[in-house]
Amino acid sequence: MRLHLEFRHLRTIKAIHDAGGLARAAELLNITQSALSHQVKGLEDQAGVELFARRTKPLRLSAAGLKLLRLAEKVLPEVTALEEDFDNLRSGRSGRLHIAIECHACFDWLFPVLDLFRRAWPDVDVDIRPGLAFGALPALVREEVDLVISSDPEDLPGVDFTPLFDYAPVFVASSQNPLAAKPFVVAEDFRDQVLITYPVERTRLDVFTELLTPAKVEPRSVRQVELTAVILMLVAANRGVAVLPDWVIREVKYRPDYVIRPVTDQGLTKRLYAATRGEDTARPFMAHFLRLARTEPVKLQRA
Amino acid sequence: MRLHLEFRHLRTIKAIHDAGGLARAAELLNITQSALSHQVKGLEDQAGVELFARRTKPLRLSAAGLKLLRLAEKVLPEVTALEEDFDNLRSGRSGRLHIAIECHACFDWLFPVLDLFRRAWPDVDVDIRPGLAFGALPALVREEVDLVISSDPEDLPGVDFTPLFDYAPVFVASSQNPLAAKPFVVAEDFRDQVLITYPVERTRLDVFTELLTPAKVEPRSVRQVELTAVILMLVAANRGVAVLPDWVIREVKYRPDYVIRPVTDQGLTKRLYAATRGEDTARPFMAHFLRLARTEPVKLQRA
DNA sequence: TGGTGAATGTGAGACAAACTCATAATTCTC
DNA sequence: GAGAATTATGAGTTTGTCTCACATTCACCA
Repeated sequence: MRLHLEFRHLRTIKAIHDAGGLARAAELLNITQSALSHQVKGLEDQAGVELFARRTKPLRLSAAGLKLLRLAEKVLPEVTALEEDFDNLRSGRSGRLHIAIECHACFDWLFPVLDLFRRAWPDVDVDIRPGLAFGALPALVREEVDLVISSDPEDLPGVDFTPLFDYAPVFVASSQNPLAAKPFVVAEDFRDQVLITYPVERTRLDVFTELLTPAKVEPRSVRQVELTAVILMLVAANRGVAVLPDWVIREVKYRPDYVIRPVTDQGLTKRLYAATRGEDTARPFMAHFLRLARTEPVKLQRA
Repeated sequence: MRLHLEFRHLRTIKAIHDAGGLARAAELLNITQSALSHQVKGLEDQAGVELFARRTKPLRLSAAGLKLLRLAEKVLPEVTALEEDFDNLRSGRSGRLHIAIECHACFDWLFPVLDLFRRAWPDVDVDIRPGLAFGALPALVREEVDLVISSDPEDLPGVDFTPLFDYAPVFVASSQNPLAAKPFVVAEDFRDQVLITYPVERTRLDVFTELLTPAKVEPRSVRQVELTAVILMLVAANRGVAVLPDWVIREVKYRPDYVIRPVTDQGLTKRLYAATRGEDTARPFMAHFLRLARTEPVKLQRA
């Protein structure tokens, strides 16, 4: 016969041990002493080992019973912890905020925002999930992530796109670069340049989607670099030019090695969105995060 | 509503995750898909949080569900381990052998015996429990220990006393001591002596129970020393005399500093017993231990 | 976009497990 | 050894879980 252990049994074992007897344990558990007796008997039948010292009158655990007790004392607190966890979830104190970012440069403003957020919601499980930047929205629907930063809102049922803030992709070059003389740059200007970008596909780079691809212009070469700081270093050394969101540039805006120019005479403007599942959008911690992500990057940019 | 979690639910969660869907999970668990659906519904009602991503068709775990899964993957193996443990208990491979010793000097032969035993029964939980030497037999009945070494068999229901071996409490003194001249010692001889004993009550010391108390003789003084080696050292230095079981003396029997004399002209003979609960006595590992404890000390003594 | 098949949800009834009540059988204590 | 306390047992009721049959929903593909 197979042991069919249940939490009830663990609670029983613990109660009998704590109460030091079956009758008292029954009170603890709010059931009759008879029920406990039956239960204990059934459990022993299934376990096939004596769980109690039956010789003594106030029922005591045997060696095997003590093993069960040890299991109970390890496992039951974990269940209680989980219940509290669920309570927090229900009350909105806790939750999961796993973020997928499609825009590679978003780390720059996202970290400060998350810092603020975690201070306000210490029980929310915050994480940034790189690597699924490609299928981020399906992952959102499948509940693998809870928020996607994107600049391309789609009309997906059950998914809300909340506008965060506008930004301008701007041209950055060394002050030594000939293009530094121009008031703004256009697609043709890139034909002779080494373009430095993040190592992601072109469809996710503003400089291609908004400028080069429509104009069918190919830069002299494209060099992929992971870190913003390194890109700027290379640009300063006039090893290439880049187009970066304006918020990235704020720290270096007044350094003489760089020049910053609008892209096209109008300049480009793009809007970032946060995609969330409809049922999550209004949850307190999510609303708070959205508010922070709408306001804080703007403040940072002005600082 | 209170969360009424059961192992069944943990198994369900794990199966749904492993099988990647409710229907397949039902097969794993050998119940109908309908039953699983009901079960999952009930669980979610009680938990008060969404455990599954219901938007997608092959049912998937939500963030909260993943927490349950983590609990399941932590807890279920422990239950399996316990079941194996019980299997071993049933089959007699494992068990508990916690030994209480009433005779303080028994360590000397017990350790070698336990060494042999543990090699034969690696899964048996062996321990020596000092400190409850006083109420050892009640502790045996209460299943706090499983074997008691004693030289005083009592007629307790449910408790077997298995004879182990006979020993002789012998008198040990420095060869400088005047008593070394006598062929044997009697109670009166102790009146002028410093008696060195183990630090236990007199009712558990052969020299008192068998000799001094009946004769109403009080030694000049009694000094209590923990370790056999120290007792012998003090005896060798003629700081006192002692009465020890003969097996203790074997290592020093032929050293010229000591003399060993019988107690009374007849010599004393005592018998050691192992007390076990009746239902344990015949269990294979217990029988093996009893056999070892009957034969090995004798071999040691002769060595 | 509408149809088709796969997957999940629902309701009623069957069944088993667990509980209660009443009472018997122990064992403890004095 | 009597009385009190504790545990065991049996019958009957309740509760919960499962199955069966079918409704519903969703995903996928033409």
